[in-house]
Amino acid sequence: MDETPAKPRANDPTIEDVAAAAGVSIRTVSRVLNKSPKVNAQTRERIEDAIAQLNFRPSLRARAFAMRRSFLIGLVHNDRNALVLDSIQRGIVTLTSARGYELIVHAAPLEAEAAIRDLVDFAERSRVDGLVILPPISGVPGLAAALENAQVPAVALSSVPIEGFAGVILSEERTAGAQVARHLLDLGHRRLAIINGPADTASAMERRTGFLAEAARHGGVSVAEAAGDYGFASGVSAAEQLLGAAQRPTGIFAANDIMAAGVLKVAASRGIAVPGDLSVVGFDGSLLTKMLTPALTSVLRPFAEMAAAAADQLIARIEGLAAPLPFQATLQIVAAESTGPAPQ
Amino acid sequence: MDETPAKPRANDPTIEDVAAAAGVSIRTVSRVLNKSPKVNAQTRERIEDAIAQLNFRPSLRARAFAMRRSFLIGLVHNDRNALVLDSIQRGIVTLTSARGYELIVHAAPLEAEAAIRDLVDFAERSRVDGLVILPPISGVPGLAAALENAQVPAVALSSVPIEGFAGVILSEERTAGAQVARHLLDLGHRRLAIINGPADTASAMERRTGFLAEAARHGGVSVAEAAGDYGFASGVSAAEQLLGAAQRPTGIFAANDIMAAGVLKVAASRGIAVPGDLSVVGFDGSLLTKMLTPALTSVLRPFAEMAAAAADQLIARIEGLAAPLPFQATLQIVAAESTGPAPQ
DNA sequence: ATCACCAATGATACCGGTGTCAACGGAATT
DNA sequence: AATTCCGTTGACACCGGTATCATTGGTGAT
Repeated sequence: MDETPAKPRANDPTIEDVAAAAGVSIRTVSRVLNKSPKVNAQTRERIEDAIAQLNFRPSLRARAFAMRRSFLIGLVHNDRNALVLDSIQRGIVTLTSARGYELIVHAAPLEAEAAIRDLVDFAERSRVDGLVILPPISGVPGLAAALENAQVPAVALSSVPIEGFAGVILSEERTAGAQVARHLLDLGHRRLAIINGPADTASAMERRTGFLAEAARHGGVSVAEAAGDYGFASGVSAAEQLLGAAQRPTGIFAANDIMAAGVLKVAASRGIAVPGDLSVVGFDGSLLTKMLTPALTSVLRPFAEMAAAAADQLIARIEGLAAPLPFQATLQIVAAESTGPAPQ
Repeated sequence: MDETPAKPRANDPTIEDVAAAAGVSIRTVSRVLNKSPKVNAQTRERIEDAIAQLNFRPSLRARAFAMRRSFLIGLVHNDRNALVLDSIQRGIVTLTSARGYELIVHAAPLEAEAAIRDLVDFAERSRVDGLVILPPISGVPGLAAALENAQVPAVALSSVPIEGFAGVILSEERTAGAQVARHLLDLGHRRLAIINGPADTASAMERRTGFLAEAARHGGVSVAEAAGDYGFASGVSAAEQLLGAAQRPTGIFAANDIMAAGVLKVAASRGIAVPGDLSVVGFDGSLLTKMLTPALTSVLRPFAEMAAAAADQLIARIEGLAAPLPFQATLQIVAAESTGPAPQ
């Protein structure tokens, strides 16, 4: 003995046991495991019987080692994704587990340089086969290049194409922003306001662009703007500012559900009825929407589907297969209780 | 060539390169990597230099293969954990990554038999070194035995000791339930109500026991009960039932924040002021509490710490080290805006 | 001086799969 | 009949670490 204590653990059957049981070589068993077509049907059947008999499962570790792949996919998120993390993970896992991959998660810092260092380190340390990266981290400038350099395949969720990322799952944020404006305009609102997301976040800016453009198409509409950072506190202070103004808006679009919750809170504290005096629209279609009072009108982002599409693209890339069709998520505004006709 | 296309990918330095550079054998390099004390200080230094020089990182795959361990820990959750998943994952990851493990996630079905099959399959397929299991799945009868049988070390988060689980991270749900009752009683409430969690969930029942016991200690207090399943809809219907009664309660304790949100919604729709006419207490201290209007008084469960403690225990078990001290989380009620003095 | 002993180190097997390439047998072609 | 070819299969190296055990040189005990 040198160091470290002994290891217990039962001995699982190996490919060799299966080969012996089926009377073939291990290489042929391996072919069956990998669904190679070059195996005689009867031989295959014999081997499959032996596998079932022995309850054999190929060692993922040995397989990973031999193939220089880990069969692990990394999901990079951050605390801004907390409310939708569950659905995203679900979306990815349904796909990855069907393809023989597992999902490993990693929370990354938001600051650009730290994020890049952290992600490269994570990828090298964990030896994932690829990464799915969520916004806003996906938008960090230089990240794509750094991962490319580290030879880590990555797919990003984003609203706009990202320089350097071959695989990006897009969503039509701009159109969605316009949809929100349309919704409020149709309800008769003429004094609108928007609480933006972080200025360096492309998707937030896309929403803004769409919203402002649609509002501008309509004469006699004013739009106030307030800054936000997707955090609840920033939603509250933006709402304080907007609702404290002399001519306060009757319709507010917050760039995410969390900030919209802040607006509801401020409205309540000031005795402003929602939707009687004020309509509020959020963004994300998170769990929050139906739990708030009133239930929040929001733009539903199909996170699970987007994440699944990202994983699909990623695995295709990893395995050198033809890439699936580029996925562009369609966003849909879902009207609930927080929006109504503009007050007289 | 047989099957599958060629693989590109740069060649990382291996332990052999390091050994050559430092003029030693690979075994000695391996000792340095594993922090074995039996290496001469100068030799160690030379090797460490070589490692830094070559920017060598040992292949996790090779290491995992050789040691018959994966250095992966599985987190088993389910959709009931959606709101707190982020903090739990964070808690685990901070600990696991410091110890050289990565976290892989898996959502399990809630139905008992399906959950057991699914978990055993997951553990064998992914070859994790151990599992951290969240409630309510951790309470599935027979799960501990099944995992034991499959030789998968597991640690569970739970409110009560679980038959068969050696490592359980406990939390004082009963005391917490009593704290909630105390809080409401101190505010002068005498007509109380509780919306329970699922009857088969031990922690929910513990909360109930503590709550009822504390209320009973006080003369002249009535407690109405309604069933819930931790879902938002069940919170709404339970609230409808409780608030529609002739003598409606002035203080409601919901067994989780989500159902409490349902109570707030029903109260609003009936014109019942919170906390003026009705006080509401939730449970979990999730993200939701501060986003609701009014902000929800809730019992804070330190999920991140509990999860970290679970991972700590698990790794100790995996590595055959002395188990860290059993962890019992203390729960703290955090008063916010949804509770106030009982109406006259 | 001899030997037992210990700290430090190295040679080599081993983990359980996949990749390469050669071999084999029967059918089709010449 | 000889040759080619293809479908099928197997022998063996290899992936990059760790485990076992032997070896070496120095030190203290006898």
